[in-house]
Amino acid sequence: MPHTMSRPPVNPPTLADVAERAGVSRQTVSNAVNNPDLLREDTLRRVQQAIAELGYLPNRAARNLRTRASHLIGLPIKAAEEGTANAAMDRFVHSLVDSSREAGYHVLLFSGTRTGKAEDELPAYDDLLRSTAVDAFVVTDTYLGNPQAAWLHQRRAPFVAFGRPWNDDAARHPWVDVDGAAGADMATSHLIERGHHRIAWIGWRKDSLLGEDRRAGWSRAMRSRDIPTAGLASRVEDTVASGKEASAVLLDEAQPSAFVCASDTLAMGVLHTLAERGLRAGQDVAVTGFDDSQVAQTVPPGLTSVRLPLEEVAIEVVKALEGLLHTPPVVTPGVLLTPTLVVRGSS
Amino acid sequence: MPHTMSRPPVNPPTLADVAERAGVSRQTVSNAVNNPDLLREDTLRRVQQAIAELGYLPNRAARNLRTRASHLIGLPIKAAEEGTANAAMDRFVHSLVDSSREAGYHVLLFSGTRTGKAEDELPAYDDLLRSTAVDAFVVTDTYLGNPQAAWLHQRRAPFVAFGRPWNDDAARHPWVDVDGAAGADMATSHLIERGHHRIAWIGWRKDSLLGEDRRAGWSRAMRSRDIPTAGLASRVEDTVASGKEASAVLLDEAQPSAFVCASDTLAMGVLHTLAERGLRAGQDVAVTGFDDSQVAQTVPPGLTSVRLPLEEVAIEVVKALEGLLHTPPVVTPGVLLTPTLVVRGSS
DNA sequence: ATCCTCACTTGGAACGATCCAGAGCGCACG
DNA sequence: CGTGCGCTCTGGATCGTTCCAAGTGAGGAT
Repeated sequence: MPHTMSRPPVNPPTLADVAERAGVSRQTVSNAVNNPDLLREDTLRRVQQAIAELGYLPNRAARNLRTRASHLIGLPIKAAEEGTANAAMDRFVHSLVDSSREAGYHVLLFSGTRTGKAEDELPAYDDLLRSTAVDAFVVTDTYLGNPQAAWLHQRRAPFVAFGRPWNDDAARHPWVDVDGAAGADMATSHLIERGHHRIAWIGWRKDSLLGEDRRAGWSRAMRSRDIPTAGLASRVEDTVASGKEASAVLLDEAQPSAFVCASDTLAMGVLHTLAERGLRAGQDVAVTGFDDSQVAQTVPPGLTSVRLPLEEVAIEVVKALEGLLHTPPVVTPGVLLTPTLVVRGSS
Repeated sequence: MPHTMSRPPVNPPTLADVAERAGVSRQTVSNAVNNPDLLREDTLRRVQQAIAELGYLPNRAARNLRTRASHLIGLPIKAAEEGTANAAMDRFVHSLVDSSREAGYHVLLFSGTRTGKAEDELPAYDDLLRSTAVDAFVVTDTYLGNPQAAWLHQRRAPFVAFGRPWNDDAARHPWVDVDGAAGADMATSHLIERGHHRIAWIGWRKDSLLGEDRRAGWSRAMRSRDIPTAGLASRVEDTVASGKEASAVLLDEAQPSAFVCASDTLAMGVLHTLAERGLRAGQDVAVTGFDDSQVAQTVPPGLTSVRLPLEEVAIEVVKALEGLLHTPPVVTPGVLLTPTLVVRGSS
């Protein structure tokens, strides 16, 4: 009497299965997969057919064990802060996954503890390294004082940074970054071309080197046209509330007709101030942001913003990783990419 | 003559190293790590000390090979659509990484081809399964017609869905979802309490079951108070432009004093219309969104939005995964969570 | 004293791939 | 005709862990 029975899960075919079917040795199948040039043409075809017929795919764990590699790239993720407009990570992660796949790697996400403090992440890096769970890391915050870069270097762990080793001349690791000064310059020049003269800057506190870089772009654009900048700059925390306050103060004290902001978050703060005062963004006062977040894309009337070429960043990061993981390792120099300006209704 | 030489990379300690140091066999060390109860107390201490001294951590690849598991959970990521406000994925991913870590798993990201079509992802799933690169999947789009769920089921691949198997009664996989109707009901009831009567709905096209679920919450809240809904509903694409158009038409033809939207993206469209007509969100017309995206959090004057409990979703998803990967597998029933309403200036 | 049980520990085999050294063979060369 | 070389292909060892079956010794039951 037949009855429904659950099929036992069949183990996937192994190298040995393929070898038997093709009438060759295990090693030959292995070569067919990894070094096809070593095989005679007809043997290769025979093996490939056996592989196709059985639907063979090498077992990752076995390969990893033998080759002492995991073909995984570790990417730490920080909690996206609530109330900010920083959606850049999302786009970058996706690009990185795509680029990695083309290079034969997958991306493994991890986080330290829930605290979010940088030091707390080190044990997580350490565990992944020691258990050979990942081959390399991609790190994203490389300001000085961030222990990760130095720690990884000392550990001789392969890693590529998205972000310059700002003030660490001793850093010898590959990095990829976006020219923030160029971005701010583009935004500022764009506003000047639109006839603005009194253009204010709202950026981050002075200890943010990334912020100072962007700020340099604003002052460069102004100075190259002999436009005074005195009293037009403000440096605050990266929150909407700070942007709101700073812009209110600037409007009262310096009467700017336009704002260039170091982030979309700050730019949103400016929009808050404008809304409160009944000023129309883009018509009464121009505003530009940074990062081209979803916020910039959707807020009325559209926020002009500097867009980071995250797809290219990911490609360069993976290139650098491939160099590091190559034998012998090839340490690529830093790469600096140029952002673009997306003009919308706010300017 | 001494000269700087690069230290050869030292191999991490293995079980055998620990065993030798502790004066026990490999198996005993393995037990100390995986089944401490089996050891006598003093032996356990001795082994643990040796482990600590050497900084031993089990080699992932070897363990994976032997146990036929990878301790990785595969998460497909779709490209975040440009121009929408959907940042939910980001929060969910982070929560999932945290929950997974606590359960001893890591999250592996992958994507199909760059096309973004659902069918194109199947080979990616297949490869990961066949190469035993992941133990299970978390999938996020389970509407009917999406081939993933059925395919995974047929493949006997363990997976948990974030999202109900809407119209597939045959589905027998674990899922976790958020009660969209309850969310829309909360938003609508909130508006009614604020004195609104003519409350419009802007949702997705009728073939979106997720959208119809949320819509049901709106109409339920209205009907339970005998408020007429005729002419107050609109169903469009999930884009800012569609939300803008739909709200303009509704304002002209039905004079609503408030809008309940199926997404923050649509709500942003409403804000566009209000801005164009010189109406103030929250004062002249109320608006609520869905998802509590960064856009909702930052746009002036703040968009009231239904917030999905993604942290809890992640926890439940991991619980269900643990059940599936348990031996014997425990198939948990579906879990439906309730969202919360975050009230901001727009209502 | 012998046997049995129980708690604990052990060595060998296995997971499935790649590394390595060498075998077989055909061919050109001296 | 012997030798050596290059091209293919092979079998055994190995990566580091866990599974499995069996070994050891103390203590109680017979």
